[in-house]
Amino acid sequence: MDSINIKKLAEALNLSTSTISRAFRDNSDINASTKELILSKAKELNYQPNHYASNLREQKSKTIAVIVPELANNYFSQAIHGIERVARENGYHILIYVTDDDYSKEVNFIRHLHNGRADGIIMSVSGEANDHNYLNKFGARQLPLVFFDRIYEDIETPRVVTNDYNSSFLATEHLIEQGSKRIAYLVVNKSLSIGKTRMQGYIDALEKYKLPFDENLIVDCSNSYEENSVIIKSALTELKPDGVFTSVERLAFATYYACYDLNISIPRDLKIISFSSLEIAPLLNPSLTTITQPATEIGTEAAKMLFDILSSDGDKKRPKELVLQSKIIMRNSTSNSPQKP
Amino acid sequence: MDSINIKKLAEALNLSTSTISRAFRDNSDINASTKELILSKAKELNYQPNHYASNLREQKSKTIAVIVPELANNYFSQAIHGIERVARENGYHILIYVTDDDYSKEVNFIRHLHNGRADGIIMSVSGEANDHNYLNKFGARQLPLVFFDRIYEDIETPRVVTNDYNSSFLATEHLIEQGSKRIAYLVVNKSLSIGKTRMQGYIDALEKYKLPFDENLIVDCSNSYEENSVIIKSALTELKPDGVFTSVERLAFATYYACYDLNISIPRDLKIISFSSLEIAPLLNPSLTTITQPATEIGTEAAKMLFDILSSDGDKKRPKELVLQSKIIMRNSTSNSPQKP
DNA sequence: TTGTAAGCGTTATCAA
DNA sequence: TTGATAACGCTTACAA
Repeated sequence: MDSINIKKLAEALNLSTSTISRAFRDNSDINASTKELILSKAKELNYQPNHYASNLREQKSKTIAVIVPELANNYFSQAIHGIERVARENGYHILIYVTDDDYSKEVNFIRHLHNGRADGIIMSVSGEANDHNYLNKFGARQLPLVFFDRIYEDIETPRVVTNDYNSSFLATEHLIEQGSKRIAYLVVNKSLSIGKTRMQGYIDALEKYKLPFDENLIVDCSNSYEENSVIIKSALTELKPDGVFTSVERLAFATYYACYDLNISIPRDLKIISFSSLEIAPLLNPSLTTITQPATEIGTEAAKMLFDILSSDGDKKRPKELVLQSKIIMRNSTSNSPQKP
Repeated sequence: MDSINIKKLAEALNLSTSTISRAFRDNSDINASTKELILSKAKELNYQPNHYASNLREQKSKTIAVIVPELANNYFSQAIHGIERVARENGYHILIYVTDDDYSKEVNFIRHLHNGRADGIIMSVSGEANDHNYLNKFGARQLPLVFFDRIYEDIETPRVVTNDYNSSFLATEHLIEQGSKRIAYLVVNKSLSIGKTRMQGYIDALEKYKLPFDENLIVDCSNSYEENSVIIKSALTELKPDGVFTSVERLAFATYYACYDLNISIPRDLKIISFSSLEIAPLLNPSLTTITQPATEIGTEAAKMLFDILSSDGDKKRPKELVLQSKIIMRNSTSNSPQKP
């Protein structure tokens, strides 16, 4: 291997390796002109301090890991974008891991990350009703962890969430005000905290308006597009809801497709509202009423929270919770007098 | 730091560090029962070989870097998803870098990555008419690089692209066949190879049908949503095109919004076709005719190509080019007799 | 202000 | 089959 390293650079300049090293660090004492000389020569030879050697020596990686259930979801790509920006501003890099909503992958990622590869983790969990106590089992090597959006409630760690209960309540209320009486709630994972919280808002809103709660109207969907198509179509034909509230955007899309196929008119026969960060919700046919989460901001705040912990030397590691507000944006999919755009 | 390392594990088991190390590597000779003993104790103590120490020793990082212009684009999130899967199958991790179409960030990322942090790079370039010779300037430390989709033609490196010229030609032809006579071409970066290739298909199709080429109908857009809104509205009102071909999906969305505002009816007054990997193109109002690139597959293939290079020990580093086929999917935005869904 | 040298946690070589 | 040891490239006391 004929690549450049600190020794060769030192030889080329007739200096010691420590002096070279100092030129690349901000704190150390070094003659300004020597530093300049070194940096220019370094640039010429394309020298960069080896990341792994530095990290081994310093015992930190300047890297954070981001674990998300999926990538093909506007919410997560926006959140990652926010995280990436904050990370870069702090001189950190980000590793991305996608669990595809598979719990075992999540466990593996987390376990693996405890080998020093990352200084901290930002995660939206993949859930299922599994044992997530594994997160507590890393003893002294415990990595700072920040949850965002999808969390495990029994794990005490800082988190950034949105006011899901309230949003769900308002969303359901909105459907009721628009005249819906049989409102189906479509969810991917009932047992996941986010599913439960959102569902409770739905249930309480029904109660407020004295609408009967029908267990069957809670439709548990899957992660497969094809399966969902079948599930939703049969729900629409058999249960005959006049309103649908979906907990993730892809279920709203699936419902649109199902309605197209079944010749159900939105919003006349069926009103739809969904959690979604889709920027082109106004362009759908009909435009989709959404509960829009501040996705980028959630990412930004989660990253800031992690950097807070990292810079406090593990001192005040008290769990913090930040709750951001989602917005309901009413559009034609829940309107009684839809406007042409 | 009281964290576990190979030495402590060795002490705990009354073995040498070399034996421990061997238990974690596949090649070395080691007694099966010793190995088992070590691995179980390791699990108990949550020991994992330190990634940075291994990498320093082995001179490789088992990490690849992915550089993309943006994340809030279905094409790139799908491509990354493909890359991530292949990487994981190969035991590699991925670092994500977003340039926001900023050339200087791209240069910085690449320069930085030459510190051993990654074993290879997969990149879709951010372009602009800049000097990209910097990519050749890393001498012995040159990292394997694979381009996908947006490339620099003058850099000789393996690449995965789609048949953009042909797709553009067919897209333009399709608009013409549907009756468009004044077709605007909306592009973000004329000078980028992908912009040029796609534009040439447009120009040649016009020629085939003896339609006049009007320079003004090439509309150079920006990366700002607000700016584009202004640019597109003035283009629509002043140039009065009856067809629009957009080179990236967000320009199609911007055109939809502009048409809504200006009361231009799609497809009656204006037909639209766009490059896009949007899975819900059929749900738009009207459903959007797209040239759909096999995004996930492009990512998968780019990753495979990189791993080919990595496993061949830099031997046969001859530039390869893989061309995948996009599909034109006709929908209502270019139809003369739009169907209700 | 600069140089010397030890050590970060691992793995490969060699010897036992 | 296992153990001792040097080396990977860097940073930081400490010495000069």
